[in-house]
Amino acid sequence: MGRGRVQLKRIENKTSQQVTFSKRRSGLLKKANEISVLCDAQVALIMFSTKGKLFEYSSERSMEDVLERYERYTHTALTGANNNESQGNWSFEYIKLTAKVEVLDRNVRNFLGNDLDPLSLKELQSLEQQLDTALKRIRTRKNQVMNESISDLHKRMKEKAKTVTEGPHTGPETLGPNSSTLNLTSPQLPPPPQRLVPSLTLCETFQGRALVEETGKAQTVPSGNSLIPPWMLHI
Amino acid sequence: MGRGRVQLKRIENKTSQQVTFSKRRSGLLKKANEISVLCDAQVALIMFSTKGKLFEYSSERSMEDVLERYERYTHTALTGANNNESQGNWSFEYIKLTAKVEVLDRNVRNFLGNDLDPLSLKELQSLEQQLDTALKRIRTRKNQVMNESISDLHKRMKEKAKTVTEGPHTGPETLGPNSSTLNLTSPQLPPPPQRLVPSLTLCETFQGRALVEETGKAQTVPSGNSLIPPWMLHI
DNA sequence: ACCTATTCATAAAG
DNA sequence: TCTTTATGAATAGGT
Repeated sequence: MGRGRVQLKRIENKTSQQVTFSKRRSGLLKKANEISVLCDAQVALIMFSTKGKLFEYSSERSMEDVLERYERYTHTALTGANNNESQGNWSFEYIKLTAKVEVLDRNVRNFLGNDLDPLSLKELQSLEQQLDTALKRIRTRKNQVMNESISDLHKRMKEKAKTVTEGPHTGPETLGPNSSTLNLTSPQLPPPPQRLVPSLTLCETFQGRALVEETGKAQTVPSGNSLIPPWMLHI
Repeated sequence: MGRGRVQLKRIENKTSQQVTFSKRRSGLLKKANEISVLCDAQVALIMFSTKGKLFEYSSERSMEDVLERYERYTHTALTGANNNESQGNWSFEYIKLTAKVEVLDRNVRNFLGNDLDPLSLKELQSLEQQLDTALKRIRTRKNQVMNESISDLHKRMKEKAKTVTEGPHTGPETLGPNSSTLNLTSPQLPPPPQRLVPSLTLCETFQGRALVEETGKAQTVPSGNSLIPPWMLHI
């Protein structure tokens, strides 16, 4: 790429090596994200520079999830076999748990509409039915919460109006639209988060993220909600 | 690249998604190797396709080295229990897994519309949004499966019609009704199951699948194809 | 960081 | 999957 061919050989010049690393790192992170999004793949990418700085990308949830899945994938049978000596009972329990995690993990992914390919028609229909029911419940609950909140605000406003008749009030107007437009069937949110609810997340950090270190300090960049990492701005 | 721009959006067409995955996978692996060699960087790349196939790359030594370094880097002093395989480590890992299962379990329950009370309004909205998206995907996939099935039936019928034109047929299949009632947007099948799976029995609906590796070296997980081992249901 | 000239990657079609 | 081809992307080398 660029002027002249590139040889697949270590760049000896430290400066140009660093420059190349910087450029290609961005490209790699971008492409990792792209394949993850385009092809609905679970991806983990870890890079250490020569200086020992860490750069990482992971799709969906956290890096830990991907790595754990990787461990499960590669070690599953092994782990079960090699640990039978110390605490046989425990290793058995452990394997059980591991298998359960695998199943639960897959379920969650299916609930998020991913990895649907292996499902049969019947399973898809069942899944659809379940989510449909769940969605109704969730909307019911949501409206309940909203109504509670609104009536609570109403109450406060009345009290406020009494005590502060001549003063400008600051608070309660933000929920006005909601109270008048309770949309039970298809509520729309400003920016579709598309990601797991924090409380639902397995780890403290959630979703595809990029960790970038420039000056030696790591900064996590939330890539899904509101901020887009610089390396993914182009597509 | 290629003809026309690409939208950074999940490719819905299963076939082209797979093709794209295959191509980009190669490209990503190649570039991971290139940056590793050119810039003397330590790189680990892990990719799971939607079908659960694993593709990986790791520079120099082994994947384990990179992952271990990663663990060291991130968990620095947090969890010193990560290094050896003594018994103490085991109980720690077990506890971690247990905690994870609990969280996953809770997620599943929420996805089924249960235990919503502790969730905040914001969390409910996020959950709703996620399920809404998931439902769309599921319906898309369902219709895709149905269409494939139907077109397949069409094909068979034509062939059948040819062969049976001059001779008395022995086993006439009745596939007509289905083909004439192509409902793409909201197909409903005979009896909506209506039975809501209690959170944990979900395992029955979604098959825990065996893990499959690309190179043909296949290793199985305790769970069979469509049945969950009985011992797993009691955790 | 920014700017091109080039090489690369790859979407689409067969 | 593999090949071909037209195009947009990535990027090497300079500034």
